[in-house]
Amino acid sequence: MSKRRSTPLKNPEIKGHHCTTDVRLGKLSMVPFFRALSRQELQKVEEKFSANHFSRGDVIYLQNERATLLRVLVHGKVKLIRHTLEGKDVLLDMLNPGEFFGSLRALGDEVYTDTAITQTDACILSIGLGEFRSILEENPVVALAVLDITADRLHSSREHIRRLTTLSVEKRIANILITLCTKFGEDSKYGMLLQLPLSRKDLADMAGTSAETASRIMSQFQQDGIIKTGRRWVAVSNPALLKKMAEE
Amino acid sequence: MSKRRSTPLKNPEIKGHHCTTDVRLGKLSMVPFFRALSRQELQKVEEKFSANHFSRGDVIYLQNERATLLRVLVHGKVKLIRHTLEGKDVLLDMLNPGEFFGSLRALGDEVYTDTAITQTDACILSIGLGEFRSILEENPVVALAVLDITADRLHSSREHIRRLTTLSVEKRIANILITLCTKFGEDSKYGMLLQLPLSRKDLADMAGTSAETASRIMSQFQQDGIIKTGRRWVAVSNPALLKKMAEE
DNA sequence: CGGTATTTTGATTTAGCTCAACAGACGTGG
DNA sequence: CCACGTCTGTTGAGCTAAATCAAAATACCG
Repeated sequence: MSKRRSTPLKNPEIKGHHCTTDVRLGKLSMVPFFRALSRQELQKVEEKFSANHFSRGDVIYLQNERATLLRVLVHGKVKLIRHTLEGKDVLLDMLNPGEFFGSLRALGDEVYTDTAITQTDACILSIGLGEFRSILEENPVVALAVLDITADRLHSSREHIRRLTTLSVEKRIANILITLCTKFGEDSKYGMLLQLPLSRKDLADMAGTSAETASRIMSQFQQDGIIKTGRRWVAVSNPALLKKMAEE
Repeated sequence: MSKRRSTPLKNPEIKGHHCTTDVRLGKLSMVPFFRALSRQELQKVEEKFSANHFSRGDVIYLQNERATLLRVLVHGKVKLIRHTLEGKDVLLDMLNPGEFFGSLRALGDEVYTDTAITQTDACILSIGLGEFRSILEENPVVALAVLDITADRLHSSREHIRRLTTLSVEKRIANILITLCTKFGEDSKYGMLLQLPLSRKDLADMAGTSAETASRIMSQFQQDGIIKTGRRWVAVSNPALLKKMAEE
């Protein structure tokens, strides 16, 4: 019935793009918690970061690996997951450019508590934990900004716990779509398109359900005219209806 | 069979105790993130806090109330919960003396994202959010300590999410008991006694299950000789076996 | 065009919820 | 100190949401 076509997402490839180091470093000024820094201060900070390019699906670091770096996403999307022994992954967060991840502690005996994998090709800046800590010590405003972000993440995480323990899978998925929409939504002919490759498995790992159940619910949502979806992409065509589905 | 007796917990009442303001403020020096301050600095900080006493079961603040204060628990136990419309509460954290709670943001338009209720009688210090923020700005070391605590809480919260989505209720409860044991455990004739009044409902709200299911599992654990438990108290008599139960 | 990864759909099973009734523990007031 | 009322915990029975198992269908990739 529907015309066969490729994903409507922006091409996640940035081959050849390979932003120059200068460009990548320049991006630091866009990072929320460095906004408060003067041009001079920013300059000094920039020198301490180094830049790397990753292809889609690359593992940036692994859970339980010794934690040495703090990273800042400059381009692309990254997902944070936590594994279990039986291969039942849990997807903890999806990151946009400007967000930091990795570790914050600089004690030296820390390990990463999750695994970071690129969801698209990506450019990432990194800095040693000790150096980052020095920056925070010397710039209380930056430290407070990082604290605010961390506190926000804690609240989101706790809200997620609340939903996991009190809502049906259907409502959980509706809520997740709404959250993703505010973070990754972009106007398109299909409605608010989530600018992010998203498989049923990813969605299931976020909602704490099986890929099959996620698929069934997404099919239902599509039938109800709430969303348009294809292979690894989703668009919300009727946000109002979705909001109603998510209600408790 | 078993002799009828009262809870083996320390008397949670502190009537008459009502620690003097001096005593309560003195406790600030015990708070992890103020450790780094000099006596002088601590003096200035102390003046900005005010002390209050609460009885068991008192609500310290309510979810969605305008957030104005940051609190530090000095004496007693406090639980943080998040409500749902249908009265199905979620228990997010249990606090020991020395821990902070409330809000961190000082934007003025913030509300509390959870409800704080005393689990025993309690002494609590509080400080205006703006004032606390000033302290953090002036003492980067304190700010970093608060950041570390917040980051730790985020990690615990995410680990909890992992368990909720991958483990059976039985294993979740076993894990929760282990965690509570390291935080509230105290040697006693019953084994490691959790120094904290804890009902089946509390446990259920932590594990994301029903009070009935929590009860069934606790009964089983007791039969297996893993724990001793009574009305609103629990002791772990066989930690090794409990650890085995919690394994994934 | 063939191969692989992803998604869909159906059938069966089950962990845990809900409802319901009871029993034991606490504490309070006489 | 005892009797009573109220919380808290226990136990049983049936029900349901969602997991699991199993194929088939579809989309994308080179």
